[in-house]
Amino acid sequence: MVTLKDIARECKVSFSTVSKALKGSPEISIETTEFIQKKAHEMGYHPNIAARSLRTNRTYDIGVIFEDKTGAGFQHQYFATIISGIQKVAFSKGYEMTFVSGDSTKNYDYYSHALARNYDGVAILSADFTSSGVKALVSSEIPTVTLDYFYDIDHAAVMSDYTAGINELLEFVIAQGHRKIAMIHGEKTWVTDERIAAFKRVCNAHGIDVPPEYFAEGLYHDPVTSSAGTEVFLGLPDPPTCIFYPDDYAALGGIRELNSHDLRPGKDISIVGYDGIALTSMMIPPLTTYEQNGQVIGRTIAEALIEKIENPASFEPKKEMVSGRLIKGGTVVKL
Amino acid sequence: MVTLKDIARECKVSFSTVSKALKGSPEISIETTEFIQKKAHEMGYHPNIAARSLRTNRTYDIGVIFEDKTGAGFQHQYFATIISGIQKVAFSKGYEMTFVSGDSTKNYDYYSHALARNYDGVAILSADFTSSGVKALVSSEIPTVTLDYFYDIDHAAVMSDYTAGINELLEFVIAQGHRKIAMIHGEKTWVTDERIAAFKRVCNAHGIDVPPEYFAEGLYHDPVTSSAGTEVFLGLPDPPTCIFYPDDYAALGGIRELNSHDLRPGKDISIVGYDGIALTSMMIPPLTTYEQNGQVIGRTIAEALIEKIENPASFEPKKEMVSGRLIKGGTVVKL
DNA sequence: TAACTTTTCGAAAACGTTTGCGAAAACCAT
DNA sequence: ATGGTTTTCGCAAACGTTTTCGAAAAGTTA
Repeated sequence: MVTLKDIARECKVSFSTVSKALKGSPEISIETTEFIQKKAHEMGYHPNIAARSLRTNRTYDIGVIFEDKTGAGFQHQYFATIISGIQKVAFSKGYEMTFVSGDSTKNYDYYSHALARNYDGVAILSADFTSSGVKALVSSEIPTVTLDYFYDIDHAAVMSDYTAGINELLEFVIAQGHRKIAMIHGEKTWVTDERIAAFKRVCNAHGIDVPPEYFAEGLYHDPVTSSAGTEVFLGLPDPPTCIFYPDDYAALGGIRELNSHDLRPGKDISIVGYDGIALTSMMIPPLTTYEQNGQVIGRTIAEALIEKIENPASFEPKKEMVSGRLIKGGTVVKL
Repeated sequence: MVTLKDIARECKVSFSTVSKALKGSPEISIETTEFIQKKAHEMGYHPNIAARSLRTNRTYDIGVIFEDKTGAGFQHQYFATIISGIQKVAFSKGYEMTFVSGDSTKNYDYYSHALARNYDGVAILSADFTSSGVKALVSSEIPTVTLDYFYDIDHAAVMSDYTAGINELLEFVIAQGHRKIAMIHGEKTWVTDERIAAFKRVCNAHGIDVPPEYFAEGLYHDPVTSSAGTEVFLGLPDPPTCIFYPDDYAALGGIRELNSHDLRPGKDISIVGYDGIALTSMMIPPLTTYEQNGQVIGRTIAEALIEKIENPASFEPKKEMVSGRLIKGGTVVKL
């Protein structure tokens, strides 16, 4: 481990001079600066981050909170691409990304954790937003950006535009002549409520009255509950002609159930998913869905966060919506 | 930010006493220890990791190198589950996980990076293993564990048991009566060569001679090249009855191509994939494939790494094989 | 009570960096 | 040459820990 002192000895200057030279301080003459930089590079110098962090209270490290409720880890493409997006812009701006390992069962004290680890900022992707630990962190002086949730306090958030997604899908389905449209939604959360509301709004705008039995609750990303919901719909005296699933994984569970009833999506019945994961585009026929742009969401989060870190004064906390696009696929039949 | 000094003042002892008390040093009497610990907890003390790291050269932080060659990020389920597995055991043992953001195009100096960041150890999942930067890191005194690759030096590695996978799949296919079996493999790497060799070995053991035109090169996780390879096979004067794909994503590309030729996998032709990603199990029929257990691989990596970190003396570097299991699915027809 | 051992704590150095400030050196104009 | 600027650099403190070592206090034995 080569330190400032080593370089100082080699260059016959004081180590504080080296420190300044390495970051191009105007205090140091141009010749010495160049000489020192060259030498430092030769010697393979890299600053000790811990020491710098201790002194400056900066770590160039951004924390990512991702509570893994389902146990499915990072394998959901939605989160995986978001994380990938964050990492890319973080790296390009000289930051690292570390996963904050919380324990969602214990109302984890993320604030103290972030304080101790000295993250320059933290992105909160998935967490128990009702927990005091998370709220304390967001309310604190530590820069944070949340995904798909915001509090009554003024802070930055980026939101996937669920309303736009539901709108586009539903308008498309209705344009194909459907009037009997059912919805399986995920567990009740803020976002779920938004989506249900958007669903009803569009239907009403087209004079479609959705009976309560056309709604079923499942879990996000869970083929089992969506399969169950599908079965319930099929048993109705007046079954729907089109089923909305909360996401593409759930849609796959639905497809399974439909197949066991000898119903082929895109021919005998219509379905739509949500998310636009890679694999459903390879189905025959491809799933009609709404592609969320995780990369863009991730980049947006990271950019907002770093902006907040580096320009706290001029930073304006705002809610940014990022929209996706309709994938028409082939699972909605024209009536 | 409450520090040792704050607690010391509050308890009317020196801050070094606080430090010792907090980690239960026998130097401090039991009463003072308890008093201080209680007080510290009340005041919401969390140690400053940077300061500790500077002093002890420990960070409780493990780096993960994951060069994103394909631009597909973490979205491949194989890596996603591995990362998830690493994170789980890291957290349970008090470590954090941070992504080492390297730039694979520049022969990145991972060693210096790791030195500066002071990782306690680093897991190398995906990297240009031929680069000097990676090799320097592995050769260094910093604990490392590699995935699916090892050098001629003595170090720890965890390997997915590709040979066993190919064996099981192929034995199954041959048992179904197939003799004309073609293989699309990924880009040439160490692992690819292993897999091809295993493929030939099993075939030979059954007296099957695989003609050279039964091999086609594609890219891992790429449906486009596998689709192209499939088309070539179908155009052969004596086309194969079964096609091996390098992974499940590639298999999906193949399925597409087969469908456009009106060939249904599991009826008119046989195919097998590799990886066992969630979605192919939902296909109708489910893909015959070999499920790699990413969770177990991840856990194995993390456990080996932490063992190496905490017991460097007794640690024995070894190559650990973790095998998966055959998923019979329904895409191989009995001849 | 004197001397000796053990327990309990505090002083201080060290980790590698950043940075304010003062001092020396160089330059400039008279 | 003198005085006054300006440039260039070094000194030293500080960040919050851990840990060695020595000193004081307490306990023990004769």
